[in-house]
Amino acid sequence: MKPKTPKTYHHGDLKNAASAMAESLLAETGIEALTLREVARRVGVSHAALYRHYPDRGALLADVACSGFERLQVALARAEKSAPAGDAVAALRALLDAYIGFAKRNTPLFRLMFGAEVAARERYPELAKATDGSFARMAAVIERAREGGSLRAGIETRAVAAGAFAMAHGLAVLIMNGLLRAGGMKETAREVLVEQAFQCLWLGVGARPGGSAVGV
Amino acid sequence: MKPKTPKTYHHGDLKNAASAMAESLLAETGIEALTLREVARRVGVSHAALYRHYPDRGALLADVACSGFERLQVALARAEKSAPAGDAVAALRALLDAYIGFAKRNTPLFRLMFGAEVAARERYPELAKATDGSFARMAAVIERAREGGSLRAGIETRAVAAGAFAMAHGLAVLIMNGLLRAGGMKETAREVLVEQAFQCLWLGVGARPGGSAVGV
DNA sequence: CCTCGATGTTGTCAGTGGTTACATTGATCG
DNA sequence: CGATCAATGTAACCACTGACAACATCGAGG
Repeated sequence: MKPKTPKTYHHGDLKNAASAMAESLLAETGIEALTLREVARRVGVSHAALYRHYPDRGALLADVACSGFERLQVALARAEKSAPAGDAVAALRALLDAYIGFAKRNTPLFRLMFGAEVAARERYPELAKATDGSFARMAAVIERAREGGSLRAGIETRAVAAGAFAMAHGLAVLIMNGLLRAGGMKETAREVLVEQAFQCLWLGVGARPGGSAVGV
Repeated sequence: MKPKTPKTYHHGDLKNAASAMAESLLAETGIEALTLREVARRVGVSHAALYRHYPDRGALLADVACSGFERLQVALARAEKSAPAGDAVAALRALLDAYIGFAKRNTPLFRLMFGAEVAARERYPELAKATDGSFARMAAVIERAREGGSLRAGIETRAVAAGAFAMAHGLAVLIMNGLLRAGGMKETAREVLVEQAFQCLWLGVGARPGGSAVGV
């Protein structure tokens, strides 16, 4: 069945075990404490064993970041499905919430995913693919909105996707770093602010049904 | 004049020298290599000397991040002034460009400013102040736009500021990490995309009558 | 059965953050 | 003028880390 600690000299599944352990370790102690030796220790293996599976610490971090992007991707996919079919604005809103929620729930992981440690994405093709996957998920929703006619004409799908992704990421970072507390903002007011910020974006990209003036 | 290496036992200006050296070191070698000992080495002082001025490495990083926010603030201020007076959309656009430009020109510093290393902002009041200052700069532009009547009614100034800041930050991060290359995007196309993303936002927040056209 | 590649272990080294005890300086004050 | 003393820099030290090399062990295929 599952290759679980066969009590042998060889661990048998070290890479996966190490990856998973690294992820939980990251969540509980932050990135600074995410060290090769500590991971090896917790997995119950010698401190140099991991070098058989990762060339260096950066590779381990990249691996963790990669699985992080995969998880983000499924979170976005789930959010999209949870929205009423055909309701583009609801779908986009759900994606935004899912994105921010993911950042809040997995803050250290999220920081790693977009941090300098794995900035050299060209060195980790898997990571680059996983990254693009999350972005593509966002773009797909925009594309469906366009097909559904909910998108204003004259703006490229990619641009809207980039704008939406940027808005989501920016809000997530601002919230994570507590910058939205500027001016003594209450906790509950934050969601209102996110909602309004989303409205800013959506009012810009959404179609203008009815004779409401202004079009271009 | 300037207290430059008075050839004495006491450095005389160690804190400032260390801070400046740390900043240039950060720019040229990245954050991982920004170590207390290396800074001390380059300043020509013993590795424990810096502990007389910084309780630990985190404090040094916070100091660097703090001056980074101050520089960002002046960059935003300069951009705002460079825009034609009264033209809210131009001002906002200039701020966006300045923000992204700053991130591109000072990538390691920018990462530090928003990274986990100085996430504990409550421990560094100076840093919190500098951070809020940059945000306030953005909010000020929005406020002036509102006073000038270029802002759509029914949306809080703070929400627009948060949205604009989030968009700027998000785009900067996406560009820094090369995520906008997804789908084989050309280098020159990037600016077009940023322009369009900005339009998405502005069409949402701008006043309707005579609203700025999209073009593109 | 036995070799050999893959995997894990022990041992080692340089480099780092941080602490503590000590040395040097220069200004203040009797 | 000289002793004192706080600020500042130094030296020695510890625990930890990443990385490497040499060796040990396993398991599969000749």
